[in-house]
Amino acid sequence: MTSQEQSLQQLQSLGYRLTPQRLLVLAIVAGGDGHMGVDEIHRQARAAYPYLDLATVYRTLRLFKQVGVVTEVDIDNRLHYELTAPGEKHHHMVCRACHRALNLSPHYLEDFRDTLLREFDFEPDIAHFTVSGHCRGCREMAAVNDRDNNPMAGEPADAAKRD
Amino acid sequence: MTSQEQSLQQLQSLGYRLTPQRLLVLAIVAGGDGHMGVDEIHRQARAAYPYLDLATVYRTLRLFKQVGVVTEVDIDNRLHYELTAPGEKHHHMVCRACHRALNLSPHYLEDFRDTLLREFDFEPDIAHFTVSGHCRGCREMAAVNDRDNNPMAGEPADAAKRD
DNA sequence: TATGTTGTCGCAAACCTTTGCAACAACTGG
DNA sequence: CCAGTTGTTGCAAAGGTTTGCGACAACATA
Repeated sequence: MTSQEQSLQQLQSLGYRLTPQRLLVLAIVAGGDGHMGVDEIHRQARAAYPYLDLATVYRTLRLFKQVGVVTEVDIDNRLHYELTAPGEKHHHMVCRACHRALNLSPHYLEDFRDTLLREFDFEPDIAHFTVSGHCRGCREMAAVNDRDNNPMAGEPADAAKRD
Repeated sequence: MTSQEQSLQQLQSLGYRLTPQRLLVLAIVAGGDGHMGVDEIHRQARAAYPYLDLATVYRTLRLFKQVGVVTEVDIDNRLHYELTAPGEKHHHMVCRACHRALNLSPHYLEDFRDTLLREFDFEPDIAHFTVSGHCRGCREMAAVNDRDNNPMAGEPADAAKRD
């Protein structure tokens, strides 16, 4: 049985129901290449089942995330989802300038997690973890074009921008 | 000169302007005890200057965050802000169950930051860093009452909930 | 102080996401 | 296979946050 079928069976064993909507959303996320925006998932879903509501897509993805079927990535303040690949899980580094998401092996977070747990009894929600920052390329390009860190509509023209 | 005055001067030196609205928002955040919700900041601000728009509060806080005057904390999907205390900076651990925010010394993140920088040329946005998870108390109470991880309106009644 | 430049404000509307609710449908037990 | 239970859906509306835009105001310069 495939990992998707396992996921569905797990859903059911938790008391959730298998509905056409959920099957559809799962199939689309599984078919997509990497993290997909909610709107794109919705668009593709509606092609197969026009009545499917956006709210249902959100609810479904949130459920899938909760049971571990998908991984949520916040890219530029929009939610994106990808199938959680069992055995090759990874977290994400999202560049605030170019909005690209890089994968990050869980290995890099284990120490951090252990420390928080040991020192504070705090269990970080590592499973859906995203670090935002600036990737190599955008750091080289320096502060130019970093639209996302500019809170104002118009911005000071001559001032050196930091960040 | 106080650290707030320094902040304001820095704003100005970056080409941003000192407006009554900004002074007001800064004073309120400085006067509050710890992280304040945007609505509360807005409410207090309007007491002094009734015309101040919510959008201006958002814009102002975003600007303050950008120049490092305030620290942003996402608590239960709402933005909160606190004055960035120079010399005693800290990050936050936010419990997804009780929504309390615990402070976290930057020390715990330095290694992580250095690793990402060295291995991936990725500069994480550590300055405004928040880890979500479950605090000691809520972990002891186990899965009961964890309203925030329940994506559905009605939920399976008898099933064991994970997370 | 008068004038120009351009950053900022208030307003309204848009945006993404969540939620209340009544109708509906998936599962259970008979 | 039927009926009951209750999880789920679609819809509409709300919620928090961002943005477009014209009017306005802060700063610089003379």
